[in-house]
Amino acid sequence: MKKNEINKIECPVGKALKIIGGKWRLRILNEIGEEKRRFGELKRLIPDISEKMLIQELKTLMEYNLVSKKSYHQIPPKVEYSLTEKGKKVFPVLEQIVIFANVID
Amino acid sequence: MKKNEINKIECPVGKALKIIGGKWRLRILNEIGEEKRRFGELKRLIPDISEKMLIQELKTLMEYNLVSKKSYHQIPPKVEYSLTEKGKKVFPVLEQIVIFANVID
DNA sequence: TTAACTACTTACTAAAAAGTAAGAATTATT
DNA sequence: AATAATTCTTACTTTTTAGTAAGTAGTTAA
Repeated sequence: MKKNEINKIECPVGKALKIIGGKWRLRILNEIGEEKRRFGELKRLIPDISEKMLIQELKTLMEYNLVSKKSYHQIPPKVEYSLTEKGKKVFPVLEQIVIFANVID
Repeated sequence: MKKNEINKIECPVGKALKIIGGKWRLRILNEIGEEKRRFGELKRLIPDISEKMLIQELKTLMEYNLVSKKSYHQIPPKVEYSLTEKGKKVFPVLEQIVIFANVID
């Protein structure tokens, strides 16, 4: 079996979940949305996340190139997170998830 | 704060993830799709899941009323799992996840 | 009488994910 | 000289999730 066939073993759902699965990633992507969000702002928007998880997940999302970061070299520091073009591709997923959430009860 | 406002605290994304989040649920729902699936069939379709997890997650999905089960009282036993009407409401989510999976790399 | 079939169950262990709490960095302000 | 501001980091613990491996049930076929 060739290396570039290995990707095809796994179903697309499994593949996507490796990237946007887990407790926090979709929520973070959702809160960033079309905006530029500061770290502290995201913390407020997702009150139940710990700082550790927020920064850890942001880091991972940046590795996947779904999120980008701009640091202003000020004291106290200021950073802005936003979605990359690739990151914006989750919008339709989020849209459907929100619809699903409203349809269940 | 009134009790029926409590639901509104959490964002819809978080709410949906409680139901369809985790490593296996969307994959199971995806493999059932429009079909009637036997336990052993699902096991084959999702080769990396353990029997324990498969049955545990099926049980949970049934509690959420996304999946229903029909047992034929035969020996050896035969059961069929299928999506309820409510369960079929995840299709648009799955659809977008599959699109997302194909767009990333 | 033994094995095979299918859908589970259970006890136990291991791994992954998440939480907590403290602290570092750096400059302005009091 | 102490405090506040903001974005992180680190060590440690707890909780949650998942995996393993063995076993159960009840017929049928070898």
